[in-house]
Amino acid sequence: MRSCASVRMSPIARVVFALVIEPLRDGSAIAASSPTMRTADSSSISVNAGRPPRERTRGAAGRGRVGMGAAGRRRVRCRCGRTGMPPAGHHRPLDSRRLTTCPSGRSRGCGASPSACRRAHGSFPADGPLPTFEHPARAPCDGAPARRPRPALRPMSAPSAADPLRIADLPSRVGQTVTLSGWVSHLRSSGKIAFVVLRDGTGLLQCVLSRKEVPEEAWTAFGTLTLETSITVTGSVRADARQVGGVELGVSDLAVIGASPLDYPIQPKEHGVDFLLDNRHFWLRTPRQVAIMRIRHEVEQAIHDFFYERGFLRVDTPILTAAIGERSGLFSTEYFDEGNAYLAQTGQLYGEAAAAAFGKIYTFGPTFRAEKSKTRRHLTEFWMIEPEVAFNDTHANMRLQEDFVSFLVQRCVERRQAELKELERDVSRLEKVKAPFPRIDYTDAVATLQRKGSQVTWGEDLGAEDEALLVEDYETPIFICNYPKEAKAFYMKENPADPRTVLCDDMLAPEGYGEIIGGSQREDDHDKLLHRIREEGLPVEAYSWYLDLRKYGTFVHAGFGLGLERTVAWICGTPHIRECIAFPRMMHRLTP
RNA sequence: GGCCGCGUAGCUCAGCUGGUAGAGCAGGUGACUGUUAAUCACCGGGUCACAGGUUCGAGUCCUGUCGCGGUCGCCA
Repeated sequence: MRSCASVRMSPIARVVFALVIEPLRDGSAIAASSPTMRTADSSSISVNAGRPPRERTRGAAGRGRVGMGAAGRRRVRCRCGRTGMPPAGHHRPLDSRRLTTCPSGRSRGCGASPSACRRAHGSFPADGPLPTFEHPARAPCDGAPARRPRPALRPMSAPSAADPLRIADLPSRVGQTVTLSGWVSHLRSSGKIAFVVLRDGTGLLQCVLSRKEVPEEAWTAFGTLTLETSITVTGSVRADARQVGGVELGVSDLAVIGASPLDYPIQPKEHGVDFLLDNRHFWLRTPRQVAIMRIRHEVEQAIHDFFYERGFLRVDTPILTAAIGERSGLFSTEYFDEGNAYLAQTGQLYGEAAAAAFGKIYTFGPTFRAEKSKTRRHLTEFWMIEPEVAFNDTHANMRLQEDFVSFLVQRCVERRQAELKELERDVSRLEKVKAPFPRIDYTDAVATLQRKGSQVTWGEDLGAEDEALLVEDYETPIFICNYPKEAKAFYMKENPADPRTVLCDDMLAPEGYGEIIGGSQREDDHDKLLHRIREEGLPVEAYSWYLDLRKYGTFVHAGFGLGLERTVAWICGTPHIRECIAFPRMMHRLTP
């Protein structure tokens, strides 16, 4: 496989490269330690399912606590010095109601009704035997030296005067009497004993009321409870091995804060995705959604930590812009006497200006695309992270990308075991995501695809099917680099080794999640850039300031854009990125 | 925008070659002192998206409209 073409540099550029870029490379190693042991039981979720799995809302305390960090099993130390979770025994059989495989090979059935599925494939998932999974073998120890251990995490919700007690704090309070508030997530009653499962955003807590032991008012208050009533409970924390968190609350008093009518839309049962999105403001309260949002939060924090530790400056670029950027659809709005303003499709061009001011920068903000895209990989409003580095060439750019993505994934593996388990993510797939990632030249990719039977010809952009064909041979993300000029944006630098192509890369995530990064070295030659702008039929005036960056002290530079929701969807194993943002904006969805 | 599919109870869905509507869950009432989507018994619940057409008769067949989903393209 041919590697990506190298850049031809002037003598001055070579000096700059040696003085500035090489030292940067050394500093860009990942600081995170990486557990190499396998984790507790998990099962894969097919992203190729014809229909996304139905959300099941689970209110019972028997399910995993959310927001507790890696809880439960003791971490062990390997002889190589790394720490991790001990390997589990066998996975439990998959519950037929939760994940089944239709004979067509698609998860959760072929998407057809049971009778139609039986007609088409001979049987329906519930007919077949339940699959069981052996736990994968322990990863071999490579004898690598121990990394510097990461400092211990502060508890997620350390109690303080300003912060009321939360469910996540209770394991350390066994034997104490506590008062805390939350929402009713589930109710059960057996005449003289009653169970209320309380939810407060940090976890679930089973509260037990014995008729003999609680005041009459509290027992009466229990009778009025409905799903999502907000309540305050007082009781004694006691250890109970049957609860996942290890504790339950023996209630001595209970008071209603705010009632919730009986027609609360989300019930502890299956719902369709469309219904759930109509009720997104309530759907967010459910354990699976809480887990996804906590992982998104972890990824966002990891992004800031990664760049902060490497001396990048965060630059917030404008959301209202003149028409500038990429070719795809724009949302427009009136802008005083200036005509139309457009919602930003990228902060990159501003990022390039900032890179000349600060050296290493990144942007983190919402991005708007008005294309009528209706796929599980697209949103009309999504969040993008766009680093831009002065004096980085395309190779340094890709090294930054693979270090960055490895850091984000390993950070989640390290700190979000509980959430990944709630999502039933196959963590062993994520553990393999470590730099370096394979680099495949576009021209080689086309040859490989043609060998695999694709109809693609040199010069075309690769389709989603082609990308899937390329990714199937790898367990880490891969780079496809140096696409034909015509397939890519005007600002990408011409490849000196093959002027038909540009110095760029797409990073494709494994497991069919597709493109999560698009990056390139930028055209730094004023005349070539001007020529490309004219060639694309773009208004030269609008780009005058952008051209100025090449006129006054032009510089080798490169950057990329990472799609936050696509990255989170891949890490979480969700079939659709709409679950990975609190309030998704799609072609047919503007509310809630 | 192209192609494919869906629209039946509050929710998730059955309803086969046309014969006037079904289940589970949710809700109501009752039973039950350890439940984990608790269980059991009984009860209420429908303009089959909308408009035409074919037919003795349409949830079912045909046409159109509307809404939605999947996929492709665009891209992150």
